[in-house]
Amino acid sequence: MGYSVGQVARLAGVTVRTLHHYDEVGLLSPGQRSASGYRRYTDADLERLQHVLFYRELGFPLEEIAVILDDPGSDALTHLRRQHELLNRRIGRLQEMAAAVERAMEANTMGISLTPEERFEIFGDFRPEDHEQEAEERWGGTEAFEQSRRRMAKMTKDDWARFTAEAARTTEAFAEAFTGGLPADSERAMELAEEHRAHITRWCYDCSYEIHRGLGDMYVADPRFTANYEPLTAGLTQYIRDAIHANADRAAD
Amino acid sequence: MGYSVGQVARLAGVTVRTLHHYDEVGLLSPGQRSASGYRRYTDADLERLQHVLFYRELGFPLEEIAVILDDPGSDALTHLRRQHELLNRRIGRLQEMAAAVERAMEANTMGISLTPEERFEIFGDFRPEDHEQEAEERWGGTEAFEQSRRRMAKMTKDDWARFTAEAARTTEAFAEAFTGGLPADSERAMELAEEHRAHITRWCYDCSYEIHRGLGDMYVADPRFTANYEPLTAGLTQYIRDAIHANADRAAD
DNA sequence: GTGCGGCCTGCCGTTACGTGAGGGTCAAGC
DNA sequence: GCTTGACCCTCACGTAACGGCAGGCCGCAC
Repeated sequence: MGYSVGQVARLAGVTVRTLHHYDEVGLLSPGQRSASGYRRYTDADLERLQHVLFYRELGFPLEEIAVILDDPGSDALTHLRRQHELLNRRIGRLQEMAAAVERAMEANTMGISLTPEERFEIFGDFRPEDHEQEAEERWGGTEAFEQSRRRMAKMTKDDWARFTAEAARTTEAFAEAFTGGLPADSERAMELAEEHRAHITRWCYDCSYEIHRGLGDMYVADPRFTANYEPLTAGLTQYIRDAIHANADRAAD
Repeated sequence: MGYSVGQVARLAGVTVRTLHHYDEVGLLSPGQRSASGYRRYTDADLERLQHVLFYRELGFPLEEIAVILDDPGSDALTHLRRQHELLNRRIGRLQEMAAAVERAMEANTMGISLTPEERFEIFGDFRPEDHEQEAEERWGGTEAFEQSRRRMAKMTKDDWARFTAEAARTTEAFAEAFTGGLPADSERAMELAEEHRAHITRWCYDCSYEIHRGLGDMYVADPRFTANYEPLTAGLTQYIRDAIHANADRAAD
């Protein structure tokens, strides 16, 4: 009964050493040992290994994988769903990179050399530094920027996580309203715009209605932002901009 | 002129230490040094860094990257083309993994546990050798599963997409009927149950009314399955189960 | 002229294993 | 009953690609 290290290694396409390592660090210990000390892996062990390899493939550190898998609140199906979503996100990222490479090829054949910023856009994770620098260029050391910089400097990693999560929720709500057919000057859309403004005020700087208008305009003008929203729902950026303006108009009365 | 380590690091989204390391191992040495020994990166260095980061992202070891980039036979355009192809291959692989996860999810919701081989098919090399034999050893008796397995083995990626899409549509229709107040033994609900049965027969195995009853019961009994439907609409699982039973009752007459 | 941020060079730490060394285990074959 | 070869065990050191800190120069702004 059960599988030996070698068998498991062949099945899963990993080395025996890897399995030994997972045993050492407590990530995957075989269900049993034979009388002579041989590792014996059960079917449940195989299932766990499958998940381990999956998360590993997606770049998770082993320690984190252990935490994820040992979470009593999530079963096999939860993991499969999470894995599916992670895969889709990853695919989207690679497709963006492919598009960026196509752009670079085009630029290259036309003899245009990219600006330093354009060069590394490809690896577009959300980098606060980038925004900071750009913000300074655009608003040249205004009061708002100073406030933003001071606050953001104090933020911990957890703060950033909460910040981005909150932003993502608002964006999704916008997308829902948009696909749901609510006009940009509807109550709901303006409510979301207000929420967005509050979000910025809370985390970054005092965002007046006028500044907010400027932000909205920037969203549609800056391809880096549109690249963020448009893949989800075409036209969403414009919709958000319009909602922001409608909300500002209302407040002006 | 030129960029300092810090500037390059911010631009490219890497740490200063990483640039130091690339300098140490000779992968990317700055074109110049200032009189005081400061690293000064040129535009050409930035271009090289871009390629380095690209290949790194795709999992190439640094040493290999150096070989690739120092190959005199390939210019920037060659690299871009190669990168594009690598990306596409990578995307294809992830899509296969996503399809495999979908398969695992379906197996899971149907209460089927995968064979060891199926478990790790996801990660690349598929070895068809003694596949048939083991499956028979483990599941030889159950006619329905054999049929299901044979059919699913033949399904393409697109088939899986259609399959899950179809399943999702039926579920949504159930949710609509439920929230619309239609009783579980209404014409509409039973019609949907019949559609569900046809769906399974078409894609998986001959689903008799009795088997269908069993499935319905399993849906409510298995928390992993309810976890799938309940968040959308509370009580939906029970509703589906009741509709399936009502439909089976009607057919028995 | 003295901070203060940025840069330098070591140098040790870490993750996820690779790669033997030295030595038991087990089914097969002579 | 004994060997043989494939497989298993536990140390234990090696490696890649950095992370992070110490101790010490720059450089310019106040």
